[in-house]
Amino acid sequence: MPATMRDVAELAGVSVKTVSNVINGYPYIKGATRERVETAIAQLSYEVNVTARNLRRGSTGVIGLALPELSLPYFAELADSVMDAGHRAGLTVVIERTRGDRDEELAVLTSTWRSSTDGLLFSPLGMTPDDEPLIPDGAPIVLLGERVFSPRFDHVTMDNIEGARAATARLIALGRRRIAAIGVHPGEAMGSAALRFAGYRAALAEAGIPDDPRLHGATQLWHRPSGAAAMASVLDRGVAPDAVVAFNDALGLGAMHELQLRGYEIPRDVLLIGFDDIEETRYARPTMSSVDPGREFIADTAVRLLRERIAGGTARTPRLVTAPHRVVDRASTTLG
Amino acid sequence: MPATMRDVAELAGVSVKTVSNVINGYPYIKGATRERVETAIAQLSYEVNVTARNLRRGSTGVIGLALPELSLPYFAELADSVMDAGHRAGLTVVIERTRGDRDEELAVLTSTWRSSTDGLLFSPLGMTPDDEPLIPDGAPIVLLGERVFSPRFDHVTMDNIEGARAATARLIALGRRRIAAIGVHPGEAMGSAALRFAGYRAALAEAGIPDDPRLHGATQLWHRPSGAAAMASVLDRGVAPDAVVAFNDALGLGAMHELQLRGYEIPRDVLLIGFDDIEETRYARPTMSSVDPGREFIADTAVRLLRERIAGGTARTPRLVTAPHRVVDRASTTLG
DNA sequence: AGATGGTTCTATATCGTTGTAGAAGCGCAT
DNA sequence: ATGCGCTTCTACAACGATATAGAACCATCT
Repeated sequence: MPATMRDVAELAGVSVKTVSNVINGYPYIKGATRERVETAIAQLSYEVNVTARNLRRGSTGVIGLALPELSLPYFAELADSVMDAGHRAGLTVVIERTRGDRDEELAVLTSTWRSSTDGLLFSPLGMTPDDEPLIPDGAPIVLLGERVFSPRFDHVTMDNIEGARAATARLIALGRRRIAAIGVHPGEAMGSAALRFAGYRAALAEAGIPDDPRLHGATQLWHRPSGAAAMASVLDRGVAPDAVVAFNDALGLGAMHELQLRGYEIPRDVLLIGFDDIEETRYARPTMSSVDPGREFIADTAVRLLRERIAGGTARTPRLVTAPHRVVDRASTTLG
Repeated sequence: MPATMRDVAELAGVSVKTVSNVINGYPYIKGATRERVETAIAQLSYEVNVTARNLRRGSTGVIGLALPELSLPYFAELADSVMDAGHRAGLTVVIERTRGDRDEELAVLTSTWRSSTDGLLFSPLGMTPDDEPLIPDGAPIVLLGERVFSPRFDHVTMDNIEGARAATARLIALGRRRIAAIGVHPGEAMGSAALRFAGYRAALAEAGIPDDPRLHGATQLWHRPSGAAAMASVLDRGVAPDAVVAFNDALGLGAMHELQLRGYEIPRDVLLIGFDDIEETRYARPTMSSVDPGREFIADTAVRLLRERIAGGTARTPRLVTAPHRVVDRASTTLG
């Protein structure tokens, strides 16, 4: 049986509340009393019962982080960052997986477990704007990723259009004009794919380069093998791209692998830049350039917004924060 | 304000305990009463306060899973499996990262957060057998991975020696004799590296093949780039291996990449098999053979042992469970 | 009629903590 | 000596659920 505050209080010869006060840093306590309590705590190796504290305080100190999958490196790394940010704020982060599936996403939103959580960071993938009314009003929620939903919620995102535009512009500045886009989702209007594609086209337009559909590599998923397949189909069309923008790093790594298999040398023959700036880009051969979406910033901001939302209730008007991105140049876009 | 049991009880005209009984499936309740309670619950959209329940019950329904990093695919996938297994058992799994660092591992073991958790699944990496006395006796713990520590704890592991032996034997059976080992940790005695290396040597010995140190690719980490580097250094020694055993899949993928860059064709010129059977092996080109360590089995068993340990206290003698492994043949070890 | 035993329900204490309200002690100005 | 304000501490009631013990009801058996 672990010791309780009552045990500590008895041993120290004070009231239970005084023990509580010592633990919570209440200022009006005599040094001698504090010491007696502290040695009693040490002697019994007492630890506060977090459950009881939570019940009394009416909060749990736990927030949820709902993600598609941990096996996608970007999400695994985002999870790491959010756990760090939460830790710094004294919060425990519980990861919940949705597999990017609409029904599992809705389940996370409405599960009983929500009530043992103070709030939720939610990165939707399968839900569409039509599903937005299904998100309950009660629990504090901060959305991550694309701004798919109505401005009913706090939201942290990056400027996908501008990021893709900058990445593409970088390739153009290095003299390339036949730039392939890997990861296009034909027909999509709101997701990352559509936004990044829009940025790609904007950069081409600015430079007066015609947009050649043969250079568009469509994929369903954004995994490595899809990147290789999309790259292969672009190459098979015979357009001989001299640069590639991949809409995430996994696609980029797949594309790079395919190019190398076919004897292209990167960066000499083909420049390549990805998106997300995952750890692996730094270990690829050659190291791969990428657009850093400000993962730490996103994690910190999301946790901060959620804490404010938890504290402030639903009164406060929802905010949209756009993380600063940065084009990271590595060997795959370095000439000479 | 969310509704409480008292609200439900008042609306249904019964006692609080009857509401509790309905919720917990207590059998002696008249159909009519149960219905009244259930409609009251629906009407108020009542949900039990898990914190209060936990306080009363003295448990939290939460277990921890301490892992080095989520960005290593094997651990991300293991986390997914453990979360599934926990979910099936009605437990919430909270992931805690240690970065494989001894001090962070010790911190996880002694943190205050332990007390708001029913138990811990712990995959140590940085701690050595010398640190074993530092693991506290109180909390229920099940260790995952190598059997580094004294048999004071429940333990779930795989037969690393036998797995590596079988993988190597498979390559030998296909007629190969110059088999490289990638991921060797010189001087290590207890970890996966040492055990898998022992299995590799056992297979060679059985087949009467001399163990050529030039075929040993040493690495510090078990990431993709280390695999490529170790493969490169083996190749640079001029021994021309005709097969490769990589001690995990990331190493294997790195090795494969290096071999392909140098113009070797897999499996024609070099056979290759990895360890862990991560998702990515199925998407590699060629698809990569691997030793499946029974991830699902490990996850299920670990959760089961932990639940039994939580229920049974410290009385029960610790158990060691070895997961059944399986050699998975894919294109990288398929000839013809 | 009374005892027996199973069903159905309730009042109350309890889990371990924190918030509220206020008591007691002290120094200092009146 | 009285009042005031500051410090230090305490008693007690919550938070919202579950466990215990037992009351009340009903049918059946002696």
